[in-house]
Amino acid sequence: MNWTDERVETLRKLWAEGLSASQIAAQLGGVSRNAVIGKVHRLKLSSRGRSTAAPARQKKTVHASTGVKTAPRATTTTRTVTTSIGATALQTQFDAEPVARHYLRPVENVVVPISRHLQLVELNERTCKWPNGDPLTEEFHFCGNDAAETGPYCKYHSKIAFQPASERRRSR
DNA sequence: CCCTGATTCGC
DNA sequence: GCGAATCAGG
Repeated sequence: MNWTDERVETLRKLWAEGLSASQIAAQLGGVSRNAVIGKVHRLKLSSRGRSTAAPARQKKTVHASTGVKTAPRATTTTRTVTTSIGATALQTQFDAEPVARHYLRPVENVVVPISRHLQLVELNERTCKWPNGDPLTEEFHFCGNDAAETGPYCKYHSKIAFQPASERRRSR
């Protein structure tokens, strides 16, 4: 994946909104959080409010791998996802499902985040099965937009749901 | 352990 | 310029 103008634009926006590098990487797809951070630095838009401030670091001469490779993990856990709404940062726990991210701020360079408010029984082979709302409440519904050739989700939600294996966190 | 951003440096 | 490896911290 290369940094197209649009991707950089999205990066800038999401970073400005306070999303973490890993979350931005997930949204963009095809890049690691390191790539995002590296890009952020190159764009000189590092600081963003306060997080892990900069206690002027200077150390090391990297490279000294005598360490033993850690075995791949096989744990299914819950992930903490932070979403910023205006100035309020919300923290929500998600199960590590293939679909675990629902951002209230849609990616602007993708189409229609307008759902058709379908109930579960109204779904068929061509409707986007992206869930909206809390399954325990009445507001819960599915996106329902056409998903004929884009899999279980519409084009918009597919972009969010399906990430390249490269970025996919070792969640299982 | 999980995560975060920051930095370095080989490519 | 890019991003993996690494560091430092929560």
